[in-house]
Amino acid sequence: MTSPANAPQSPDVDAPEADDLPEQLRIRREKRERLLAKGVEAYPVGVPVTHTIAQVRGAYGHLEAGQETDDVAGVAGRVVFLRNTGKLCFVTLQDGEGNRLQAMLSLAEVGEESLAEFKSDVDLGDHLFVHGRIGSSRRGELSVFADSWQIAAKSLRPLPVLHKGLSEESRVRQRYVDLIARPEARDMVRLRANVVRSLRENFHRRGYLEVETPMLQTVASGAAARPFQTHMNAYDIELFLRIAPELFLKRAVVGGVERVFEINRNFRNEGADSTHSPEFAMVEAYEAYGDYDTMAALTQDLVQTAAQDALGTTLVTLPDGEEYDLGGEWAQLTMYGSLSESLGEEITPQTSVEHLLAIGDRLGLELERKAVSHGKLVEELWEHQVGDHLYAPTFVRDFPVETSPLTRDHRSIAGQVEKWDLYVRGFELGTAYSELVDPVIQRQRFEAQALLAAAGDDEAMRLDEDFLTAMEYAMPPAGGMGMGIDRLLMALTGLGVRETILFPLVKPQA
RNA sequence: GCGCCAUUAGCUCAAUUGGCAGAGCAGCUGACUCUUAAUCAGCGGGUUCGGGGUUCGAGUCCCUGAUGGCGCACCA
Repeated sequence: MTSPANAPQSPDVDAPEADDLPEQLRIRREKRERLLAKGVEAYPVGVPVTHTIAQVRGAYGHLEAGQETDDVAGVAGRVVFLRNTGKLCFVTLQDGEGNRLQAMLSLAEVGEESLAEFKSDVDLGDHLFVHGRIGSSRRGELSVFADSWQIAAKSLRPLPVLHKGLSEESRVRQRYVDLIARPEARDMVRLRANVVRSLRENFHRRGYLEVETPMLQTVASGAAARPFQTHMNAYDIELFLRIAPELFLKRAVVGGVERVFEINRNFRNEGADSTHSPEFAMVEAYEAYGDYDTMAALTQDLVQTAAQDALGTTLVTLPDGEEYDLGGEWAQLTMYGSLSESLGEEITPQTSVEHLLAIGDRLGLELERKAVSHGKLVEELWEHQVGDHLYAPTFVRDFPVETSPLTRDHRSIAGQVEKWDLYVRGFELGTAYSELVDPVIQRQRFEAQALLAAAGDDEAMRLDEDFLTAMEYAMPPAGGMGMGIDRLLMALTGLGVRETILFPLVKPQA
């Protein structure tokens, strides 16, 4: 037997046949063998569950201490606590949402042999089925008074300590264990699902259609980023994982899908840190006859409704106890205006590269010297002076033209484009444009990017000839927006990206 | 990519100046019919991240590699 080449790296040394296994793993494997030898299934095809743990809690939670019923239930869950007082055993079962229910196994009800087997065969972490009457213990704990029990699935590995956190690394490498052990991990899965559902439903209410555009592309364009590269055997061609869905969604708008959105992943072959993941989920949306103001109103509503739907409030409480509000009308400022104000001198699209470099030097910034442009310098200065400090949700409007090749020129200010970035808690949550739809100017913008690429900028946007052909059939005026799903979760919880992603990419250990 | 810090039992973590590698939980054996992180008695469990070096002696010091965290750089 060979294992698949892409099998995840095991967390420790553990070829199942090895006899130098850690004690606890060896013992659990022996218990499984013992069960099978007795003719007991360690992994039965099913167990006769009649109630979920939540159903029992809901229907019998009112019972007073010592009160018993004649109602009978079969429940199953993962064993998270075991207490043995001799002729009476207590076991706490946990379901996937973290709901818990106690079962009591007494000598009087299950008999000597069954109780002894329970003590020797059942471990923390096993899935266990118990059947019996429902009642409350003398101490008032809702319980199943078992008349029979059965292992539903034997765990071969011990659970981590449930009262302390897992190390940050274990959480990410073994999320399945994290989900068993940490309520916060379970909450994040549900929070994320609720946020995504809220976004979808909001778009559907507005008459948007959801589409899926290619992940594998012959040209990865639509953003300034380095792509992952791969190879397709059948056609013997190089392919790229997409860095943005933008150019395909615009093709859809050209074809008449006039309100369109996509929630899907992008892949960028760049650094990873607490705000960047190489694969990240994003929503992009385009609305014909809208502009960047339309998209600002849309985005504010998407975020505020998602917060209401998923958290029940727009008031976000961070892990450190700090609170901030996503509600109300969000602040707006302009990039040039706010930068000018912070520097105490007027910066305009006409400000020279040399002067911007001088300002950077004066501020002690290490600015990139090769392939510099007015636009890049303005954005860099702005991020340092303003962006990093924006905490409350803020739209930053009107960007330099060089760094925004897919955005139309500002309707009244020369050298600027109609684009905003949404900043929350110091990072960029989303962006939107009044879309550039003039195919001739679009081609010129791509050609300017090609010159940057030739000058050594390996993130310059690639020219997509088929996209330009589509644009030549005329795309209606439109607004477009994009927002990071992971980043939205970060804004709602104050956690890092890797905590918002169920199974983030982790480097193999060996 | 650069710098700093970390990596020790299944899990979470200690270990003084370089001097016999420890605790809690978990595990094993036993006791206990109302516990709830049960309790009590006893017992096991280690490639101290890998490789090299210094030293009579290395978890500890030096070099090197791996992984993680943080900062910087890069990155919408």
